[in-house]
Amino acid sequence: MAKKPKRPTYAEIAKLSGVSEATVSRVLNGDDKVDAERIKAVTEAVETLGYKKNRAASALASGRTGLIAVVIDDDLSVFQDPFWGTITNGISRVLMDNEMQTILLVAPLDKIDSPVAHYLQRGEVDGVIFLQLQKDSLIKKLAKQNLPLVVNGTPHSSNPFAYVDSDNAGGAYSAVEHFVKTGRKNIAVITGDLTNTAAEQRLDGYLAAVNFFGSLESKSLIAKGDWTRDSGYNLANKLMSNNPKLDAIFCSNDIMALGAIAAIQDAGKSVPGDIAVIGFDDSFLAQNSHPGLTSVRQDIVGLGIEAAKMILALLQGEEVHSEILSCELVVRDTA
Amino acid sequence: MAKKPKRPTYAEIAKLSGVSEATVSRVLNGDDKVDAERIKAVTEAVETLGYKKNRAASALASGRTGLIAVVIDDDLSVFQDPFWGTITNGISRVLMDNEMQTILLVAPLDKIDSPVAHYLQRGEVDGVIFLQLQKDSLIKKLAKQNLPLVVNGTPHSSNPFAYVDSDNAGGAYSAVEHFVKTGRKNIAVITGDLTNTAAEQRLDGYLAAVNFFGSLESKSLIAKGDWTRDSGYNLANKLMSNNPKLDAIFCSNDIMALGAIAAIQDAGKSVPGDIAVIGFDDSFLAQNSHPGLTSVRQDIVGLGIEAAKMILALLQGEEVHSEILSCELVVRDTA
DNA sequence: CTGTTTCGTGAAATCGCTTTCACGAAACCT
DNA sequence: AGGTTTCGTGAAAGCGATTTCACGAAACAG
Repeated sequence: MAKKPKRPTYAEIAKLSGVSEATVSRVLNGDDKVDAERIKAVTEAVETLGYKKNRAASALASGRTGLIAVVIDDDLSVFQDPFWGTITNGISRVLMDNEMQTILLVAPLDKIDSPVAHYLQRGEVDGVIFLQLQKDSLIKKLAKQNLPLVVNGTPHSSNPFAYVDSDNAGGAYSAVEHFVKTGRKNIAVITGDLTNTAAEQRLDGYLAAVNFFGSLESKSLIAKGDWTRDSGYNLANKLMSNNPKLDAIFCSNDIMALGAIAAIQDAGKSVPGDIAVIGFDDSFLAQNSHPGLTSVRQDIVGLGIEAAKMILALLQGEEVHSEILSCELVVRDTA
Repeated sequence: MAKKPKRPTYAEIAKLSGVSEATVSRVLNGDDKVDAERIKAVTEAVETLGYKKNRAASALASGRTGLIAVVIDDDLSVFQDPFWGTITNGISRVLMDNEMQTILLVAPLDKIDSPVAHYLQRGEVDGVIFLQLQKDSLIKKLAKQNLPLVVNGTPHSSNPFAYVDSDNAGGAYSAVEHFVKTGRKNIAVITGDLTNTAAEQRLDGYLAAVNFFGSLESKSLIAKGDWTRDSGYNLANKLMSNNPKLDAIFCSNDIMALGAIAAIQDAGKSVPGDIAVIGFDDSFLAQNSHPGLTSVRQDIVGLGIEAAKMILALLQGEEVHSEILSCELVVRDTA
C-alpha cells in the first residue's frame, strides 16, 4: 500500500530548468508561445527526472480526466462473443498511445437513468465509445450534453453522432459475387435478425449483387433468420425444399452458416459440391470448422482503432465523419 | 466540451448539514467515530443534493486512484479468444459495484520496462489483475513494491502472490470418470502445450483418474499437443494407429477435440460410437459443433468475480488466499 | 519619438477532497 | 477531586497540476 518513491513534480522541473511552474505546464501541454530555449530546458529536465504527469492532479485542475469509457451493453451475448474483446483491444491501443485510459463499463443500458448513465453524465470521462448499441435514447441525451461520443455499428435513425461500422453491404455483395463467378445460379440468403442494422445491410448487399448479376429467380430465396444455429439449420432445409435447384446460400453470420451446412449434409447433399455456403464474420468458428467455412471478414481491430481516433479528434474539437471499413472475403472450402 | 451544470461539493453539503467539511469527508469515507446525528444529517444532505464524489480530487488528496488495471498480454491469442472478454466482464461488475473503475491495458509484457510496466509502477492504479500471465519477472517486481495484485491462472513457481484458477485437474478427472462410467476402456489424452500450467494440470487430472480407475494400459495413450486443431487431428490419427482398441479421447481444449473428431471420422470411425471425445472449455466452438461436443466448462465469469474480490480484499489490507473454482462437465453428443 | 499592441512570463489562485493537528468535552483512572 | 486518556470535531494545510491575471519588454503604429 505504501508507495515510498516520491515522484517528481512541477516544482522540481521548474527549479532544474530555471523557469516557472506555469511555463512548465505550458511546455508540457504543447502551448506554442514559449521561448525555444525554455522549451528545451524543460524538456531536458523532464527527461532527466523521468517525470510523468500525475493524472489526478491534472484532472482536478483541468477538468479533463483523460478517460474514455467503452460501454458494452451486457444484455447482449457478451459472453462468449469475441467481437467486443477484439474491438476493445483496438481502442485501447490507440488511446494508450495518446496517453488516455480506456475504462470499461459493462452494464445494461436499457434504462436512461441506470448507474452507468449517471456516471457518464457526471463528466467522469472525456468521451464515450458505445459498442453494440441498442437504444438511442441515452446516447441522444449524452450527445446533447456535448459529451464526445462514437458509436460502433450503424444507428437506426439519422443521428447527429459519428459512428464506425463495417461495410456489411459490401461484404455481402462480394460473397454473392464469388458465388456468381464460381458458376452458382440459385443463390439464397439467410438473414440475421432484421431489426439489427447490420443484418439489414447484409441483406441489402445480397439484393444489390443479385440484382446486378441478374440471377434472382425467386423471392423464396430470402429466408429471415435470427443469428442462431438453429435458424440456419431450419431455414436451409426450408430453402432446399422450396428450391430444388438451390446451389448457394449466403448466411449473415458464421453460426447460421454452420447450421445450414449441417442441414445440407443431413439432407444427403454435399458442400460445396451441391450447395456452396458463405458465412459472415470469419469468426473462430469459421476458422476451425471442417470443412473450412468461406466467410466475410470484418476488420474488427480496425473498427476499434477508428473509433478511438474519432474520439480523439472530437476531443480536439475537430469535425469527424463516420467511417465504413471494408470487408474481405476469406475463401476456404465451402464456396 | 462545456459541462455547465456545476456539481455540488463538500462545501454545500457542509453548509446544508451544519457540519464541517472534515466531517463530511469522514462520513463519506465510512469513518465510524462520528456522531450518529451528524451522519444522518450528512447522509440526507448528500441525498438531496444528489452528490457524487469527484474522483480526481479524491485521488489527488488521498493518493488512491480508485482504478484497478486489468492487464492482458497481447502476445497471446487475444484476438478471437472470448476468454478474456468474459473474465473482464466478471471483474468489471464487481469493481463497479464497489465504486472502482476497471482500466484496460493491452500490451506485450515481455520487457520488464515496457510502457505498461512503468505505468503500473508509477502508482496510477490501486491494484492490478493479470490475465494470461507469461513471465513472472514483472509481477515479482510489482509485488515487491506492495502493489496489490492478483493473477489469473496458476503461476509456475510458488510465488508470494494470490491467484485464481479453474480446477483444471478436477475437470479432467471428471471427463475421464465419465468415460469410465459409460464403459470406455482405452482412454487417451491429447494435452495442450505442457509449458503451460493449465495444460499440465489437465494432464495430471487425467493421470489421476486413469490410475484411480485402473485402466491405463499403455503409455502410448498420452499424446502431447499444442492446443491447435491440427495437433488434435494428427495426434488422434497417431493414437488410433498405435492403439487399435482406443475408444475414448480426452482433449485439453475444444479445438483439438474438433480436430480429433475430424480425424476419427476421416478414418471411417464414428463418434461417439467407436470413439468418444471430450473437450475442455465448453467454448462457443463446443456449443455450436455438430455433433455437440461434450466438454468441461470453466466458470470464467466466476474467475473474474473472484479476482476482483481478492483485489478489493487486498486493498483492505486483508489476507487473501488463492481460489480454485470447480469445473463442470457438460455432456452433449460426443461422449 | 511617443503611444498602443502584442507577447512571453511568473505569481498566485484554484480545482475538490483528505488528513493532520489542536482543542474542548467527556470519560477514565488512582 | 485532580489528573490523565479518550473522543469527536473543525480549522487549515496540503495533494500536483492548470489557468487567470498582470506586468515588463518588445514590436508596432502614427
